[in-house]
Amino acid sequence: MGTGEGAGTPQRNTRQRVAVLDMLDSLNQFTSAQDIHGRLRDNGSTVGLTTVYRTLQSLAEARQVDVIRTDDGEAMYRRCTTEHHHHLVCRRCGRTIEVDSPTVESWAEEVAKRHGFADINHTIEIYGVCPDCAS
Amino acid sequence: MGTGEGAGTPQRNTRQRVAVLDMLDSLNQFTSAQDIHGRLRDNGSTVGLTTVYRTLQSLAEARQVDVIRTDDGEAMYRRCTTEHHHHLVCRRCGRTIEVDSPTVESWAEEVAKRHGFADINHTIEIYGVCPDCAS
DNA sequence: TTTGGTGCAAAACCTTTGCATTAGG
DNA sequence: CCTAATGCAAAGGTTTTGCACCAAA
Repeated sequence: MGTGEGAGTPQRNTRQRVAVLDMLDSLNQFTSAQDIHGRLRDNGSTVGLTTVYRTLQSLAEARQVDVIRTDDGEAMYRRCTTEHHHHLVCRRCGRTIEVDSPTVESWAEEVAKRHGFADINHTIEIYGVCPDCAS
Repeated sequence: MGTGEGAGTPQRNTRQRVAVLDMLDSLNQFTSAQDIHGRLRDNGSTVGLTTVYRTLQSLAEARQVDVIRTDDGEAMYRRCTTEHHHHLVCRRCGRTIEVDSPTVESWAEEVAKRHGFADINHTIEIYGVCPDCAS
């Protein structure tokens, strides 16, 4: 640890960075870089696709957004709380609920330790169809 | 259901299909299509990259291989048992151990149901550094 | 001013598709 | 034979990189 996250990355408050962050906040669900780029364009605040990618990347490194991959390999980003958690994602509309459970956390650690694995880390995603989409 | 999987897909026993399956069996860890293609070439049993992709795809549909995505979006395939399970993967060497726990299974279902989600499905991957790589 | 940020165009990737050819059953 | 499977080349998609320009601090 102590790799210098936080102080190690001076961020300039550019119009583009703010726009991407605002968009992430207003969306509150997993969204692709391309989609964010398109929405920004529609909103009139044009940001280069390259910049969207670079911004999301730096946010991911700073742990300010979560990243998951769709089945076809597209990266999806979503603003999140900094603490550790997992997701319950609607397969239809993309609505996302953050979930967590101490039980599962300790299970993961226990399994890894039992097999002698170190430096553990895990991802859990639950997919389903949310009430709104089911009706 | 009755979407016709199983009887719906006549498979011919081609040299290429057998080669890919054998390679998957001998590897027993998550491997990319490109990697499999390269290894086959080294082994002298040349199989077109396209064919490797198509074979892996059909195997995935038939649930005979598991598929996960690396952080950079590459698909990784691995032969697996047909029953439901999850993975403990070594971040360094790719060694994989199948794990599962009724506790976690029911936790996932319970969480989803509590939020009214239907048609549930989940993925869990635990990453770490295995004993061999740690030393 | 100084240096990181931006954005275009082009490259790099993995993956899929079109189509003529081959070979399994 | 008949039709699925193969493989090349080309296209498709997302993501990255090179480089000149711009604008925060």
